[in-house]
Amino acid sequence: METALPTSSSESSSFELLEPRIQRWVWEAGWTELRDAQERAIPPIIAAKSDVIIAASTATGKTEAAFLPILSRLLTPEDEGGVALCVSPLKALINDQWERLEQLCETLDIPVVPWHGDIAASRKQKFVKSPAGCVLITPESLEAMLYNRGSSVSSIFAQLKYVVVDELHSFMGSERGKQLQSLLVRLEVTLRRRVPRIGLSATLGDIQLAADYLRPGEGANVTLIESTDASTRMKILVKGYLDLPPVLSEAEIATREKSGEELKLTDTTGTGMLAIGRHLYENLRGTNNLIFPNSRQSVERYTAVLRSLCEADRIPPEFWPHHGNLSKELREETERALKQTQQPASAVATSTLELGVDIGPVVSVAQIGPAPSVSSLRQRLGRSGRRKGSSAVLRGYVLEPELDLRSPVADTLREGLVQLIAQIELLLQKWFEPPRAAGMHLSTFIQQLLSAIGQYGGISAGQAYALLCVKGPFRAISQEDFATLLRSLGSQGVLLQDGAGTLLHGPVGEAIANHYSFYAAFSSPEEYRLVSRGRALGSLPITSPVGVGDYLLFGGRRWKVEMVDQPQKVVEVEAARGGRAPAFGGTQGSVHTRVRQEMKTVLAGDKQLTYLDPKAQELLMASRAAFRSMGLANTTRFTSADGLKLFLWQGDEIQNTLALMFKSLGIQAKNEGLCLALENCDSVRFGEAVDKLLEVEELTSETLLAHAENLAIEKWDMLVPRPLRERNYASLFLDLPGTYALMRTEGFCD
DNA sequence: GACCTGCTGCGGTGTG
Repeated sequence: METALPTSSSESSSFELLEPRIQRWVWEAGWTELRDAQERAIPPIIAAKSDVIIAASTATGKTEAAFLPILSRLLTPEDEGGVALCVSPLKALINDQWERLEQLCETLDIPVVPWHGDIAASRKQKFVKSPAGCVLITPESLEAMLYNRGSSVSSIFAQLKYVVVDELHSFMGSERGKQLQSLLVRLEVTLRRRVPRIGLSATLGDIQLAADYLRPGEGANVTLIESTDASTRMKILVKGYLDLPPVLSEAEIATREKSGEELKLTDTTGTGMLAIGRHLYENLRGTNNLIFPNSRQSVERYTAVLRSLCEADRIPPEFWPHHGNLSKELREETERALKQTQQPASAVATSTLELGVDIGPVVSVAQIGPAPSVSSLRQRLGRSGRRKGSSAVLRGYVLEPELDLRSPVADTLREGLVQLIAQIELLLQKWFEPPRAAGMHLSTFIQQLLSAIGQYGGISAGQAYALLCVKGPFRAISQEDFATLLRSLGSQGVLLQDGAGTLLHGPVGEAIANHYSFYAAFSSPEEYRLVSRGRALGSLPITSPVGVGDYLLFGGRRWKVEMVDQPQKVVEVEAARGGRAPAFGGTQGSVHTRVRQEMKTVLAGDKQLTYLDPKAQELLMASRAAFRSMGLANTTRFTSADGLKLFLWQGDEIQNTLALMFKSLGIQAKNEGLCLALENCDSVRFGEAVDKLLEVEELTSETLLAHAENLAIEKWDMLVPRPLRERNYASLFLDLPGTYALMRTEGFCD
């Protein structure tokens, strides 16, 4: 006989798996049920037999989905005194996470320890003396731990039960991500056992890619828990503007500035940009919003425009800047303004506000110009409409150049507008770019080799290869490559080999590894500190020169440079009235093939896009007409005054590769994004070139890049010997197989 | 004309 009576109001079997004290916590927190992701994550995590990925959007209780079962295990008698290590990409996230976990753990007698550069050494020492509970750490601090405490790591983590990777997606595809994979392997090798890995992530386009990242080579065995978003409704508006010049002419501005006049912002700012500023001001003021122009310089410009509109209306500033060169204090000022509820506040920000730092609810998101990628647009839009019943609101703004007879084709085809439309269309189709997983990251390999030598006090070449390239993530490095690298690093003084064949730091390696900057896998540019009356405002890249008397826009305010201390790299400023936003530099991002294909679809089609305003509509109509008159629906080639333009609608990796291939045949080729520009070339020569390229088909990255300079991109690339440096570069920016496949497709030469 | 992240150990001096 079966009884139908439930024994508790909870019908959850997962709930029953939790340790009684955790169950009590759930009750006392007033939860009436477990969320979907929590329900599904508890059994495999409690079992601790496999790795697990939990992919769900923000605010769906991912942290609890992982930590309720983890803490349950740490409370059971056989695992008492156990340790869980949680790796997180940001110090700010560790601090947030620590507060949440403390609430959970304070009654359970499980310590929670934040571990990053701002945490006092005494607190770290305390954990090392009696290791137990949860440690929240950055990859850099974990690196420092392995390097400096090599001999005691196995005892510190003797009771390690779980490794959690928070914001897994933010690590994938980067040198920092490669470093983390290597650290996790080095930890397991030190402990001589496997530790279950739990990955937490925002929803992923291809969750299997994340599984392969979390446990390389064994991704198929990872338990995948994907909680699909309850589809939020979206409201979208895209507005088009012409990029018209400022009220004052350039010459006028120059002469007036020379005479020392402080010019009004509205006189020196383009009138198209001012119109966007005014629309933002009129529609966003009074509520909380996020505005994303695409560069730090534009953040400063738009903040200045929006604040001057506030000033003109005599209302307190409602618009606050946020980017990576602002001091911690100024950024926190913006975060506080967003979080408090007395005054409305909107942030003008770069991708610093894309990740999960807590900023409270936001009504809408404004994107100025095309986003860097669909995935970042998605991340940004996910920041609005979180409240129940509300929609996510996206306002897109596009500033298009005025056309004349000499306008480049990219302007005629309205590249910016069409790219933003393509991104929105793909967003609606729920597609976004996967992370690029093919990078060799030899720079990070050098760091890991030096770190492993420090950790063990020396290591044999065979052990190093097994650790980093067989068990570890540097599997693209063959034994032959490895030998080449070792020889080269030896000849540069980075490595030494003693009589017994043990690898040790050479003098150069010693200097690299014994500086605190060693622990980060990525490099950072040299910068000036920007100071006003002893207060840190932020930093300026050394490539953005300033002189005494210059006016600056920075941190949403206007400044005059009073003093530049070259040796100390300090710039002193005083509040002023005029100002220009400094350039911060940087390199161009790369566009995915799927986005370019969608751009072609948008141009070739005649679909009415209801989210365009009349001006954007008009700009799109004109660009479609230009597309047709150029015959681009049927051909990839267009002959212009300055040569042949190839419209292939491919991503930048393929277009960069093709440009290099044509160059190898003496044709001046340049990837212009929307098209590939071939100088000194006509259709006949183009056809011959493609035939020739297909005939040879032996072009390697080494030959293509043989004469290229500037192949050192990542931190230690300058130590990578030449033939490998070319392959390393190609793994990040080129696609040879993809390019050959494209050239072989039928009609490529038509 | 892109964006972002992070960082130890030790020796010196001062204080209770």
